[in-house]
Amino acid sequence: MTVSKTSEKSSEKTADTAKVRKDAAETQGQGPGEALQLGELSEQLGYVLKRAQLKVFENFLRCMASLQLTPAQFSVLLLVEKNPGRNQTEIASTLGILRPNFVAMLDNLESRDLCARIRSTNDRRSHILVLTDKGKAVLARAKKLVATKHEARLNELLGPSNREALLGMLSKIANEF
Amino acid sequence: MTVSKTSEKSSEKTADTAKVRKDAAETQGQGPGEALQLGELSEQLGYVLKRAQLKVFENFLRCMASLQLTPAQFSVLLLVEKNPGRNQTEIASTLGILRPNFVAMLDNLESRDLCARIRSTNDRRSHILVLTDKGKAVLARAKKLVATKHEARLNELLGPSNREALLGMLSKIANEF
DNA sequence: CGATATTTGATATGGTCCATAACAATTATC
DNA sequence: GATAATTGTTATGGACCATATCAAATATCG
Repeated sequence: MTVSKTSEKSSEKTADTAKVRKDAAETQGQGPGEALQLGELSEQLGYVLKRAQLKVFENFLRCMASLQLTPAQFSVLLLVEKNPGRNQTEIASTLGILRPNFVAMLDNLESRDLCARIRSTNDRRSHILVLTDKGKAVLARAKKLVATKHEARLNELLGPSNREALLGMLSKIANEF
Repeated sequence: MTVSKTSEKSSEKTADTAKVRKDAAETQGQGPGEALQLGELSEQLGYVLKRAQLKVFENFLRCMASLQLTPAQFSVLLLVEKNPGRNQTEIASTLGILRPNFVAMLDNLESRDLCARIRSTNDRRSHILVLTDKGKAVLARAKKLVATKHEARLNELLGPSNREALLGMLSKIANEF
């Protein structure tokens, strides 16, 4: 228990808690029995943005259940495929992942034989990242799942032109905010 | 300074890692010295959405630095103000916050005298949530900061009509995805 | 050249957020 | 009145994020 107050007359409280409790006492049970009013919350960009992002990630995970790929893992595979011969620092930083946190992620992908670290001959400190054949195959299947099950849902919900407009505005926010 | 490839013959392939390592060895140093190619990543809704969300939250925190309010705390205050006389479970659940995790959050707000828990007389299990006078004052200032510094930035970046369209699409995703 | 600084991958660690199980007090149900 | 359900709470573990630190390798500079 934290603060359990047996209500009584407010002794000396100046203006704050005492008055509030009185108001609330008079107000108890006023609310409608059901749904709450979101009010200005539904106009707050951050709120709606976060909710939408959660829903999208949730849907992504469902679509990828058979491949067991998270959004972050998918993004790593995509980026490594598009940029072979890069090291961990480069891949991680362009994804906004800190190098220490990238290690376990790669351990996971490498243990599943989806990608491989290769000691660079030029700079023997760095590990070059490459997709394995299995990694390429899995990524190809992942792309199809995303396109047919995930992004398709978006087109169905917003229409292609709106989807494009949405992506454009989000990119603008992500880059210029 | 984009993509300069020193291409050469691709040799033979057997199975997996062995081949991969050989390919990579031949491929080392191919990448341009500079920026990576995002590729299909910039078309992935989840990716762009997450990045935009991070930027928006980051900006929100900067705008609210003087009031020390996080987006989640702001949303709680907004919802409690709009729906006085509700208990913790109701407020938490409409915000997508699990009851256990809501406790510490309220402890924080209550310790700062921004809101108060009041034992309900109808149901002595539940705590009615109310804003204190200080809470109302802080929330009022917070709203002004958000409107003038945060959301204004959006209008400046996208224009009012686009901002409205963006909110609409995000709401649709958040609710119907 | 050699001493020093920098970079790369890695480990350790702490913080925050999110999710589940369990509990006491209270209320609802039968 | 016995049992089930609800409310706030605690404890706990996992996922994600951030910082400090380290050894190995490289770069820099006297």
